[in-house]
Amino acid sequence: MSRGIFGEENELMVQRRKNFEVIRALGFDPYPHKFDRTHTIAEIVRTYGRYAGAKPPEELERVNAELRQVAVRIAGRMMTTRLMGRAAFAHLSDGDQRLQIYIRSNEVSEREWQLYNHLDLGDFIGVEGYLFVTRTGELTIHVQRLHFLAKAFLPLPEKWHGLQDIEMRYRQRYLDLIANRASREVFVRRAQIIKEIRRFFDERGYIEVETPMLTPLATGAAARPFITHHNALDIDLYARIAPELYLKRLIVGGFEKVYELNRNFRNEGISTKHNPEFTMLEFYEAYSDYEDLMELTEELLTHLVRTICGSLVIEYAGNQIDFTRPWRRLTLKEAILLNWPETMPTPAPEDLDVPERLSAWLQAISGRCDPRWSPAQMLGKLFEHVAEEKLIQPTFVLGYPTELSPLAKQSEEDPTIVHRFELYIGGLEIANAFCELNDPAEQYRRFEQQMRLRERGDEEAMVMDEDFIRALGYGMPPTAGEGIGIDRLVMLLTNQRSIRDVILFPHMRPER
RNA sequence: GGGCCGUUAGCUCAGUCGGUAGAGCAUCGGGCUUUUAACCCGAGGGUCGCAGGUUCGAUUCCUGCACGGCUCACCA
Repeated sequence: MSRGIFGEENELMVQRRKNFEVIRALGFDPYPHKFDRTHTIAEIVRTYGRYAGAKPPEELERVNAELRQVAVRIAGRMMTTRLMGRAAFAHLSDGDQRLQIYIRSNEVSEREWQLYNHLDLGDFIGVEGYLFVTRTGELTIHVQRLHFLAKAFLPLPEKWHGLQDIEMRYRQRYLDLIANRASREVFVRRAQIIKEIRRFFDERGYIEVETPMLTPLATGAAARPFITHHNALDIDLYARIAPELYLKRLIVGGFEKVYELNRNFRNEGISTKHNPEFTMLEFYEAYSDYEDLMELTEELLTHLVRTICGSLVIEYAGNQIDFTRPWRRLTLKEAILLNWPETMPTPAPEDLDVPERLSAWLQAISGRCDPRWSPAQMLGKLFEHVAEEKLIQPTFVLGYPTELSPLAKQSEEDPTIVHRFELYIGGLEIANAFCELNDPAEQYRRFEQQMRLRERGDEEAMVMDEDFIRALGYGMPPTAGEGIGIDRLVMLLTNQRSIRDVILFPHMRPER
């Protein structure tokens, strides 16, 4: 072993470097600038894949007479090779699909044959030749010219088992993508989901906007922010925790339907459901209420599930989830009572209004109850511990306490609760929506109440945003708004248990 | 941050009731012009995560640390 630019070099790497020098000595440009292709490998598979399949000799002869006319020039990474003396088979990958090539020493130049013999798995090559189907029925390119395109100095993961090491899959996602097709498919599907979401809102007259990621105040959600510093202005800035208050300013400004699909940042724990930066869809619609958003959410998600998964029933974490509308609606209290632990007697509904009982249950169920928590906070915690993970089928949860919803409009009948819902699917919180509070005086009082919580030590309580109050002062029409956690939605639609499996480069502690 | 579990060849994994380790793929040499986890013959490759401790002897037992996974707490 010796030190090199890749760290410790083992014999495999030394051998690859030797091969590279041989290829260079053969006169091949070690790093050519471009390679013109007639097809991608995926295009060849799509166009000519129907010729594949084992056939009787005379039919094979006929098919190959036809295919021989198809001259192709393709490129890819060499994934496997089977050298048999003076001929060889290999598989090339364009990332999406694989295609076999067949090369014979007497049908290429000696220099090209030498090149082939000094290639390593992982190298990029280009080939020119014609199509044929082998005796075993595999569509293959019969190579006439071979080109060297780029070197893989480091050995690839094993061809059969792929890359299993979870840490390496996250840290070196490029290796995961090369070795594990399933991983690639998750991210292709993620891109489809995001594209469909944009199409869905664009078609309904929404406009997509971009609001600041670096903000002077971290508002719009209850979370701790990342702090940075702007040198020229000499001010601290916060990575946004939510775009909410900016989007409502745009409603004030006369954009009646807006959405933003982008990253939020929260300086909190990492788990299978949390990444410090995560993708959030937020959308706001003037003159609508949260009932309309429940309709819209059902429409959006059933459209996505049908388009992406091909069925309204999908499997997630061992459960069948049925998206057939309409979805169940429960109040927060109903959700708690319906999912009450079997080991404890179910309380009467009015018991959930008794603070002493709430704290006793919370202590018993979660093992922790902070005396500073208000009854509303305790109710929220109780829901999280008792009900959340059991809400497998799509469920709208309603009846949230006003105190837990400082930006939402109160119910006309009961000002202690707000017109808000959260959507739970597969035990995951997917969406949060409400009628937007547009009374500046009430909003001011809510901010004041949040600041009192903050003074009591609640670091996640919201801060006062005076410009937002001023914006509301110019008048905001009745509006409903919603946020949807895209990473979790992608988890659901790709059947992944960990948010890290749907984020290309999840955050990790640095290697040492 | 707490608890539990993991870290052995480039990769995927065995294994050692404490006596310094094996397989498959990959690599190297030889054979092979329709193979496909190609095949046949031969070979090399490891400070068993790091640092201490116990021991005649530690990859194995103990402690600490690092990184990761699950989980609890915080949160979406």
